[in-house]
Formats: sequence, structure tokens, C-alpha cells
Amino acid sequence: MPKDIQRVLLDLVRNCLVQLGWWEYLREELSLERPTDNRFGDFTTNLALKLSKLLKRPPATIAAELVNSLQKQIAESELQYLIAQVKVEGAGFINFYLKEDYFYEQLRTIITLGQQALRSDIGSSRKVLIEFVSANPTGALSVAHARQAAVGDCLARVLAFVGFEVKREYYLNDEGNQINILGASVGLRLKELQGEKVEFPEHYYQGDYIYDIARVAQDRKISLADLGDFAADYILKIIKQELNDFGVNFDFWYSQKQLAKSGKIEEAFSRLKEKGYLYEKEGALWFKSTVLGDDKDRVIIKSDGNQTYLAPDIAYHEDKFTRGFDWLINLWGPDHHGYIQRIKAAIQAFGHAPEDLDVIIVQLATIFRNGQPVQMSTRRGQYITLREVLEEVGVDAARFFFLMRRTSSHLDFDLEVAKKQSAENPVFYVQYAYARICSILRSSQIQIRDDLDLTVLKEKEELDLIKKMLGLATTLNICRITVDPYMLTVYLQELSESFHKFYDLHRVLDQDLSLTAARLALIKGVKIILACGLELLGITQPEKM
RNA sequence: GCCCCUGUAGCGCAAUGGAUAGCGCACUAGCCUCCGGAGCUAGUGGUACAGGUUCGACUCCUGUCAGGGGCACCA
Repeated sequence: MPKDIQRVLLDLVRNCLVQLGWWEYLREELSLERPTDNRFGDFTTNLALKLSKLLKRPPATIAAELVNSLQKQIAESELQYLIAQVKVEGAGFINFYLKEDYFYEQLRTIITLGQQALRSDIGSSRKVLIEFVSANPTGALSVAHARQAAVGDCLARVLAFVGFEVKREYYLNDEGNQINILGASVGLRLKELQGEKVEFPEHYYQGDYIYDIARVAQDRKISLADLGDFAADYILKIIKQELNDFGVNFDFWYSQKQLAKSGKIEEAFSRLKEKGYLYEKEGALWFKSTVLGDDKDRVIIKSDGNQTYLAPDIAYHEDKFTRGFDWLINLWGPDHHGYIQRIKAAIQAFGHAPEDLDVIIVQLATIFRNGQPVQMSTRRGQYITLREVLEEVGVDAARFFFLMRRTSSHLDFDLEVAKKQSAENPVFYVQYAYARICSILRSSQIQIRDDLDLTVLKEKEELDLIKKMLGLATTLNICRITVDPYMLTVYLQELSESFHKFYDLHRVLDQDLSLTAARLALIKGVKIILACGLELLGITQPEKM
């Protein structure tokens, strides 16, 4: 029994196209999809509709010829034991209906191999670096960072699961203006603690945590010049702890300070200069990014001799490629969207393709409390932090909620809803399905044997459930293509729904022992898929709730 | 002014260019002697507007309207 039926069917279709002499027309466009609605078979293709235009013939006759050829080939091969029928439906779609045995075998594979049966090698070990969060170590992580953390980590898990070699990286902005201001802020608070009357500038860091750092700095007798680094270290420890508590762990913490010391920035500049991408104007050094798609050229060394933030970023991204990664994914906040063209221009200047870098703009999440939006202000330190969200709703609900909407869309996160233990709260709906399965499995003594007869699973809800289970692979593939993991949350809700429907109509623990055994196998399969999906989201799988 | 995101049922959202646009909340009517009712079944109700591309558009393009966010030799 072939594991990848889709590939087998594609080969079959290709053979027919070659035989009919139509292959030349659409080799690039050949596709085979799983219909979203299983009314239309288990696989469908629209290629007769596509061919209709190219051959200038009605789609129905093309589809009929194709189906004729397909049926002949199927009848002559092993596929006759797999495919129930192929037929033309609707406007000219060709739909494949698989035999139930196929689904039973797939279910058997899942329950015997577990998650191994679900992994794929689509990524073919391509090395991908996902950079996300990368918040300046000048304050606690905000909700915006929290969403990025959830999305980035989940995306990393999904890509690793489908065969990529994935590393997570946090770019650490540990020097520069913001760190200087941080140090100065702590310095002023320190003086204040020592009884001095101070004028505290508006643009300094206002949060109470600055006092905490000042007290520690005072105890340890940190010198004024080192306050910035000390404070950044102090805050970084907090950030790392928060991310760890959120289940997000980075492989690399890439220090901007180290980058500056390494000489890689100057090296990058000289390479750009050789290629003719740099010029001087009005006392500043400019990067000629317009020739690579940007709307204006960008300053990289200001007229006062200091670098702009673009300078290290150019070197940083080139260094990512030098380190051996061939696909870069950056998650940025919406305030950076104008920055995408610049950095894409930069990687192109070094000879990389623009599509080797995907910049995903993670839109903001607005926190609601009792239906009222909570305003945020980073400087005042009055924003809601990741820590507060975790303390209020827990890791599972927080992760699920941050992943529930398309990453490029705004997200409303109501803390009260996330705390509810009801159907309004989707994470509970999914976990409830899991716990319910565990409960049933606990209450049965029947062993699920490998050679178990699954053909007794004939009810519509049973077959629907198996088909839904097999949809995980498609879902993960969509996540990969769209570079967005949110579809997984939708899928898990749908799978849970299919399970609840099945459960409501059919008893698992039945008088008929062979039926009971088969149904136990069925729900064990659902359990494996749910566990897999929840794990990819970074959410626990409670056996009891 | 320019750029990004979003307009789908009373509310919150879903639908890798595909066939009869799905789900939750709310509302209405039902389902527990039985594996977890935190569940299930049925009903009400919808693609902002105007064009275009396509065999086919919630989806892509143009414009209009509405909401949110962003546009430094700041990071």
C-alpha cells in the first residue's frame, strides 16, 4: 500500500496526459487536491478545465477522454484495488474516489507507527533560520512580542516536522542608543534613591522596574559607565526566563555588540563598495538600494560618523547566509514593514535571491479585558506584559489565542474569554476532545492488535473522522507554503468537532467486541493526531481535565 | 500625502482561484437508565460598494467608502 497516494495518482494522471499528447500544455500546472468537502471524492483535479482553454475544446469532452484513459490504466494496474471510481463532476472536475480499504490501511499505519507516520520530508533538510522576538533588552516583553514568540516557535516546530532543519534565533540589540538611554535612566533613578532631586526626561524609560535595577546596581556598586550593560543583562535574564516559561527556546542569541566587534560590518561595507552599491553624499554614506527595488536610497553611516541601525542589519543578514542557512524567515512587527525592501535589497546586493528571505509581519494583538481594549505605551511601562498574560490565562490558552488568527491580521485577545472553560474557548474544546478519548481508552481492557479488523468501521462519521485525520498533512503543507501556522488551530478545532460528532452518535464501548476494538483503534488514531497537533502548537495534552 | 492590515449572519471569526460560503456566541426547538452534556442535533441569518481578469472570485487587479496601524541621518 503506497504511503503517498497523492504522488501515485499524480503519476497516473501524468501518464495519461503523455499518452493523449497533452502533457506539453500544462506540466507546470498539474495539480491534485483534496477537496475541502468530501462530497467530491477524495482527490480532485481541475486540469480538464485548464486544458479546455489551451486546446480550445469544451471541458466536458476533455474530461471524458481523460477519465476514459485513467480508467483503462487503473484497470490494468494494482491501483484497481485502491481506487473505487474516477468520474467527471460539476463543470468538468475529475474526481477520484478511493476504496475504504485505503483509509483503513492509513488508520492502521497511524496507530502502529504513531507520529512517525505523520512526518514528511518535504523540507528535504533545507536549513532555515527563523529570527523572531528580538526585542531590545530595555523592558519586559509586550503582548506584541508574545504573539511573535508564539508564531515563530510554532512555525519552527511545524517546519521541523515536515523535514526542514530549523534553528531559532533572537537578535540581541545590546548596544547603541537605546542601551545608553537605559543606562542613563537607571543612573538617574540611582541618584534619586540616594536622595538627589532629579529631572527625569520624557523619553527615558519610565517603568518601575528601572528602580529595581537601580537598587541592585547600588548594592553591587556598578560604575556609572557600566550601568547600560548591567541593566541590559539584568533585563535579558528576565526576558529569557519569560520566554522559557512560555515554552519558547532559542538556539542562538545573536549579539549586535559582538557583531560590531567582529569586523563583519566593515567587511560587508567593503564588499558592497566593490560591487558599487555605496556612495557618499552630504557627508553621509548611502546604500544604493533603489537599484534593487527600494523606493529611496538609505543612509548607513550618518554625517556625524555613527552608523544607522541598517548598517549592522545588512551585515547581520549576510552573516546568516554565511553561517549556512539557505532560507531566512524574519518575524517583524508592523512598524517594520517599510524596512522589508531595504533588507531585501541588501541580501540581493550580496547575490541572494529575494525569496531566500521571507519577512512575516506579525500584526498587533489588542488585549481586551471585559470587552474593553487595554491601551499600551511602551515608554511608560504601562503595557500588558507577556508575564501578565501568562499569569492570567496560562501558557496553553495564550499560545492558542495568539495563533488563532492569520498572522498578518490584527488579533483581539480577550483575557476573560481565554479564561473561560466553555465552548467559547477553542483550546478547551480541543483539549476536551483529547481528555475524553483518554477517558474512554482508560475504561477499556481490550488490547488493540496490529492485525485488527478495521473494516467494521462503516458508519459515515467513522469514515469522515479518518479522512479528517489524514487532513493533518495537507494542513501542515499549507502552513509551510503560507509561512503561517495559524491554519493548524483551525484544523484541530475541525478534527475535534468530527470526533465529538462521531462520539455522540456511536458508542465506542459496544456489545460487539470486534466493533469496540475497531472503534478503540479509531479514537486512538484521533488521539495521536490531536497530540501531534497540540505538540506542534506547544500546548499540553491533558489526559484529564 | 504615501505604505501596510482589515471589511463575510446581531457579535467574534473560517474557507491553499473551484462545486451548495462553514464554525462558535446569542436567539428558537430538541438530545443524558448508557464510554466525560466542557458535548451533540435542527432552525433563523451573510461575502461594504462599483468595475475588471477568469470556464469559475470571499479569494487576484483597479477605484470608492469605512476601521486599525505605520511612514526619521530613531531602534
